[in-house]
Amino acid sequence: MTISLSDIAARAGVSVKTVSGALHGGSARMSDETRQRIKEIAEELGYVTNLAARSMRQGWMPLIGVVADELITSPFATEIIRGLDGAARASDMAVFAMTMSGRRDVGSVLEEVRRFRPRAIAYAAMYHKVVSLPEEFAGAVGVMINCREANDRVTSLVPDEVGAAHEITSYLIEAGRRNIAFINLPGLLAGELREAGFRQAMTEAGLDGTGARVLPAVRNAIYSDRAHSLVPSHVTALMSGPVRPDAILCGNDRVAMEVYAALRRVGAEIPDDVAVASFDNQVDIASRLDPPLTTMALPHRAMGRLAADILLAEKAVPGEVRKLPFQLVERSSV
Amino acid sequence: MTISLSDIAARAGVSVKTVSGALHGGSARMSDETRQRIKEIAEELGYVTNLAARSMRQGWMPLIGVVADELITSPFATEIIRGLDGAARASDMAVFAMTMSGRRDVGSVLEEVRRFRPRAIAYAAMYHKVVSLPEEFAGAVGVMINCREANDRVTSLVPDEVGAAHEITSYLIEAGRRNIAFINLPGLLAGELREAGFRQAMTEAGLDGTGARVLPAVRNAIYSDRAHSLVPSHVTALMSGPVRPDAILCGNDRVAMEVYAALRRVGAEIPDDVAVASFDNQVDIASRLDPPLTTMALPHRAMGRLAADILLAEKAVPGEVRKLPFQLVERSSV
DNA sequence: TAAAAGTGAGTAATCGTTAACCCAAGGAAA
DNA sequence: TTTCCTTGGGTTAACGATTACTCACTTTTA
Repeated sequence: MTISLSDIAARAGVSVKTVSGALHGGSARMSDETRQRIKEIAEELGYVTNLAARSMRQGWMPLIGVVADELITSPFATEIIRGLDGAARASDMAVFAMTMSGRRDVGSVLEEVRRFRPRAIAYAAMYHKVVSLPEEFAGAVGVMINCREANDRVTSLVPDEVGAAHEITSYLIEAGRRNIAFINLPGLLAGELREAGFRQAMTEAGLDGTGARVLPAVRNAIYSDRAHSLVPSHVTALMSGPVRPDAILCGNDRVAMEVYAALRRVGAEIPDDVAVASFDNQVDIASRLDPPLTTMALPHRAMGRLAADILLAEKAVPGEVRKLPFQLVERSSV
Repeated sequence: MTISLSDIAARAGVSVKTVSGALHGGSARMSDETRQRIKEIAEELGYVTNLAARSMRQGWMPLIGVVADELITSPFATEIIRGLDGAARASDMAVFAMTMSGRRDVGSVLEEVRRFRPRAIAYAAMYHKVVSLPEEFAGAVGVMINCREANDRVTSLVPDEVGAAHEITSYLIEAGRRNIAFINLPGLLAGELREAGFRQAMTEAGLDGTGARVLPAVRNAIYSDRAHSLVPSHVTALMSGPVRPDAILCGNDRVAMEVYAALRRVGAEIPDDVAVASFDNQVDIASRLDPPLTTMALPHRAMGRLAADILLAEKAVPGEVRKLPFQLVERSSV
């Protein structure tokens, strides 16, 4: 039922290869008139290229396969995909994502993706982590996005957590804040690195006394529900303690959201009494808080874009780890 | 470089067709021993089926193509995809999504998807709306998700906005609330329908006096930034007016977030003074507000699942419009 | 004891596209 | 005039998996 090149060839009275050359081969030798006539017939018949057939010769489909490690719920995930998609489209490629929902292992998802013969494959994590890829699959994956391969067998793109924490902390310090508390997310790689950046910036500014405190937002590394949140009690304790903070840095925007509520409860004004800053830039939240939240935006889009560039240029260097900078989004909470 | 059936055939000393039958054709006649031996060799060689090659005979790739009308930013979009994916996977199909980012028209995106020869195509909208599909493409699309086709040429799956508004309003009334204000999103189909459901429930309860008010959250149909929000002033006016509401129904969770802040500003307690309820169940926001927000969850997952079922069973009825129920998520804001 | 039925597997055609090769006609250079 | 190159286009063979058809051999049935 679908139209093929031979249908067009029959109608135009030429061979199939001439049609193929006219429609796809930019440099195929033929008269402009022939080419034009063929194009018109193709249009008229509603011809749509069959990429599966083309891929038989080419050896691959014009696809970038993406294996996503978890259920894609956050808007971050879609930012990665958008970055990939934008760069891929420039090379007439499409992005084909598959998540390892449930108990499925990397191997089976990878095979599922490979059945479609994508040109290249990326592995994307939903939050910054270290991933151990089984030996036999390390070769199939070209780039790790938002994660590092445990044995450095694959090129990895990760956010520069240390740098971001350093930058936002310095920003608070430059704004005149001295007693900065950091309510961090415990048990996460991002949290550890951000703590390092925070401490480094505080030390450099000579502020590593009692004013610099790092507190966990939750007890047990899982930040699922506000039921287990330690944020309200931390804020209450901080504000009634001997050294009241003049700034609170938050592990992410959702923590910041709770900090806002807790500060309001104790009657503190943002940013006059306490400045609040955070990480992520989850736009729905950050721009809609009152006052709007100053936060470090994760470079998800940039990671996606760079991943596509690397994959399509085939210039991946196994083991290389590239750290991409966050972007400071200044609103009015500082 | 990649392994094909003939490589396995050569190694096993049988024909290609025998290998094909052993690996894929469940009912092909051959001895169990031969079948087992072939499977082992395939495993050993790391054989991965080439779906493009198979599709040459089958006529289609095991894909459900999805044309998404806008940039996929909301978590809602991924819920639709997850619904589709779950149902598709049961039939060994994958979901292939493509967004019409930027100025590209439906036709070109549709063609881009069709080049991959998907088994079926769905069109998904990011918010409930009416979409006019050009005549020549109406036949290519099997199901409209979260939108209606203007000329009813395609099966459409949409959320039951009227029913949801009726349900949440009745829920507030049953909770003893009488003066319910509705801060709605203007200029949206969802808003119009929800207003109808709201008014209907209020009328049925005999509460259509001055207590029932519908106010717009923003002036001009675009709800992008809190800068243009009318919510704070509405809440202030409501709370200082002659008929103070004992409940505020919000157009969505982000509006509710602003209502929370505004209520706190005027010293009103939730839910003691004013109950707050909303639509969407944007989990990050709704579960993390203080107190957690009672809201009507959109049936995105269900729409995705049903879409896949309809497409794969080929039981789409052009023009049929199916309304799917929201789900009431009870938290503690009522 | 044939003939029929069943079993296990091979042959070859096919899907739509591309690419390596071939060919004929006409013009330019020797 | 002969040779060579360019132009415009045709032939044919892949690519990998599936499937209708065939065939040889064995087992059952009349």
